[in-house]
Amino acid sequence: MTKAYTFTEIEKKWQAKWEADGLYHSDIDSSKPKYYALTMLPYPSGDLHIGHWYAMTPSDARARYLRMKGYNVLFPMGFDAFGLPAENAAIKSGIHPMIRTRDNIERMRKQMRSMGAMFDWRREMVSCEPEYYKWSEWFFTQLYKHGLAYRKMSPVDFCPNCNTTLAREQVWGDDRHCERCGTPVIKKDLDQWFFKATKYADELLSFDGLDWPERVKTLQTNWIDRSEGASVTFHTEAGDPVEIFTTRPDTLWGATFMVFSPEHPLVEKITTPENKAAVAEYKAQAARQSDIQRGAVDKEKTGVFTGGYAINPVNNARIPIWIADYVLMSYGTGAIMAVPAHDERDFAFARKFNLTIIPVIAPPGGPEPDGATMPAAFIGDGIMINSAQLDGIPVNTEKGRKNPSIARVIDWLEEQSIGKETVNYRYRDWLISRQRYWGSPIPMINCPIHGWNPVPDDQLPVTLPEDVEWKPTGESPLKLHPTWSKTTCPVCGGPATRETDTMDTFMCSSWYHLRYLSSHYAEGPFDPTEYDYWMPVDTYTGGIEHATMHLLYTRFFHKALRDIGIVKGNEPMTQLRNQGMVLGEDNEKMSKSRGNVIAPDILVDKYGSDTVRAYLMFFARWEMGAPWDSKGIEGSARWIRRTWTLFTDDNASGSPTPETLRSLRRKTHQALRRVTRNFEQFEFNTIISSLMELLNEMYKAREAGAAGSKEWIEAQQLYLKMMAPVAPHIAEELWAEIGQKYSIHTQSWPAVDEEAAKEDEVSIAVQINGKVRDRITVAADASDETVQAAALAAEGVIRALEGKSPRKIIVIKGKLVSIVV
RNA sequence: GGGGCGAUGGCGGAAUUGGCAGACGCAGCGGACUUAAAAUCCGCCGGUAGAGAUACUGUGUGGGUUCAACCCCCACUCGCCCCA
Repeated sequence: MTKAYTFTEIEKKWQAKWEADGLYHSDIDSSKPKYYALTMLPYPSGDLHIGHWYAMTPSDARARYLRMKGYNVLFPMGFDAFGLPAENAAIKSGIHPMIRTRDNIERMRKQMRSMGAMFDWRREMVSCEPEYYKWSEWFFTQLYKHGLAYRKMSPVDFCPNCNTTLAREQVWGDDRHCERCGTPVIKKDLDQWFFKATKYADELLSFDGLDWPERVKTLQTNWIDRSEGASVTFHTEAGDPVEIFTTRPDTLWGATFMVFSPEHPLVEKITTPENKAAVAEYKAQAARQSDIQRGAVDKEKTGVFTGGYAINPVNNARIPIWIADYVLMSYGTGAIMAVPAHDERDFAFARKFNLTIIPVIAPPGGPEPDGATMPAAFIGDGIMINSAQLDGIPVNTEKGRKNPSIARVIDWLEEQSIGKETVNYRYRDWLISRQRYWGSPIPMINCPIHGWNPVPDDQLPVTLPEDVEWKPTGESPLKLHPTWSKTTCPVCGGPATRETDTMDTFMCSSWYHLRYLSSHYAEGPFDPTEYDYWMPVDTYTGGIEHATMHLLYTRFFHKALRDIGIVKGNEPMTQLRNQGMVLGEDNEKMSKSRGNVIAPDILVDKYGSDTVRAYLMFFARWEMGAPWDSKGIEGSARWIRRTWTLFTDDNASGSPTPETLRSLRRKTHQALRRVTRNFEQFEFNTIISSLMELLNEMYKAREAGAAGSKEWIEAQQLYLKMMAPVAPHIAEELWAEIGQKYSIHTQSWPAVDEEAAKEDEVSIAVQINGKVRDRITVAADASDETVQAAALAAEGVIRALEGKSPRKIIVIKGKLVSIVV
């Protein structure tokens, strides 16, 4: 009789035993090769989402596989616990975010335990706990001491109604309104802390030695956006220098006007009295738009004349200065030279406002374009014209010095001391300051005499005060706290004030992989012995949405720490893989408002964790994701149940033929070969397919009387070992059921017996002119001559040849014979 | 506009990367068991024609390379993502 498959009981039993035995503890063991498998940590929203399961359980299965392979595997888990949602909830409820966050974490820990993952919970880190953020603060002071953190005035989004700055993600909609009150936000200049990420721009463009998806590398490369060109100094009529960056210095003679960003510091000075009102109005309107909206090429061009003029340094031409929102203060220098004849946006602007257009490149052999009549900017190969002594130099579409005209002009600019060769990046320094409570305090002290100084190491961490008041306006409780910011200057001991801004939460996630190494270590952020053994992260898994944020921040951070001397190696994570997304059954992104959310807890109750894990690995290509199918999971449930039945049902006995046993063994080792490869290559869906196939074969073999044979016993053992990483609980239960010693999870991964996996005979298709006309069965090791002879003797081939003689015969071993007539 | 990724049955997806397209599963259809249903088991399941063996056709579209193309090359259409 079949025993009932009581999955809830079985899963709880093994989870408790594994926990009690410390089965998944990872400790340094120099006798084994190490493997640091890391999956992105969740934000403690209080409820584990199916997306978390989708990200974590295949990563867990692979970590388990690697463990069986003989690696000493570290697979930790923690919580990225600072951030806006908790603070906003606190403002609404009045409950302190620490209380709520700890509750949420406790709940999510329980949910995660139901996954049966091999997380080593002793190594858990929680970013909002002082024992963690002490080191976030310490890192900040280290960066500051090494010149990699600095303070600068910078424009930020500001809500005039709530009277506070907003994080980028708090600004919603095309009209850029405040998330909470709906008021349109404005830009405001504030003193902010930055990390010098741009120092590493070039190094971050190199992915040498990294096994990362091309997609992520491309996203990061585009984000950094390196461009080669020249910086050139223009002057206003009043003599103020204005530096501009251009990728096309060879068009300098065609600069017929300048455009400043509305935020450019010289705008006030150059604006003539009669233009004051228009300029002020335009500035206010531009401040409300996002940089992306402002920069769009196809957008209708707007702008106003300031009344001021500049002198073009190459030909002393007097050119008007405009302001327009398509010039961004955050890119380059916030001012551009406009060459309407050879730049689309400048051309559109010049036509709209009737500005002079002077062509300085002519198409090869063709007529010189006429500035008054040309229909569009000319962008292409040609020769320089209207450029004084540089006329006639060939121009092509190459960038930087590869273009002869650009190379020549850069040399000339440097000779004349007008400009110099420059590389510009779109990548900006990392703005760390957040005017928020629920984040790691920035450990800096401002003294009226000694300015800014870091909090001394022995006074870290600067902890968040607990007695705070939640203002509905969202103003930082740190700023409003009566005493918290009052302190003494570390230099002179006189009265001083603390920085009341906190750090961007991406700071916490830039180094959490280091804290896992020794999450309660008190002498430093991590134990160097653990670092030397475990780092770098061998495989990092998570969503693609972090490509230009977290994944770039953490690379920068690692390089900064390397230069400070805290870590070794150039990169934190050697291999990266991204999973896709589980969509709702309606093929839309899951969300509460759409009502299409799939709750993993309910699935675990209904099917058990093993089935949920198996289905998540099976139902889509992992890197793609797919819509959820509540019928589809029945298939995985059936597979798990059929496995249970086969292993617990009274075994039928009989007298199997040698071929049945030979075939069972072959199928078993073929499955093992495939499953092994699939684990290596993150092909989780086909792991399950192969196991389903093998199970079907085992059912047939049992029918044919194979049960009880040594081939059968081997098949059972290998099947369970292959299943163990996917469905750890049932595999453990059945391992005991077939009389094997606890635990299946400490077994080593079996080796493929290639001899057993070999086919004796193969079926080969015979094609004539590309069409299959017959198939022949030959010995797997048959010579090409034998195969060819058999093919030509096949009935279907003789019929199709109709006596014609083959012109060419191609034999592909074990696959097919192709006959051409 | 630039860049990236993708398109295979009703659906999710296989195809050892140039060698028999559609493995495995879902859904569907037919059957067994059952008083009945569920569960379970067996069979069929890209399209067209045929009772059937079979034939032709078929991997978004059009072309190319090759004995052979889902796979490589060129052009295009659509979808998603990133940057403008």
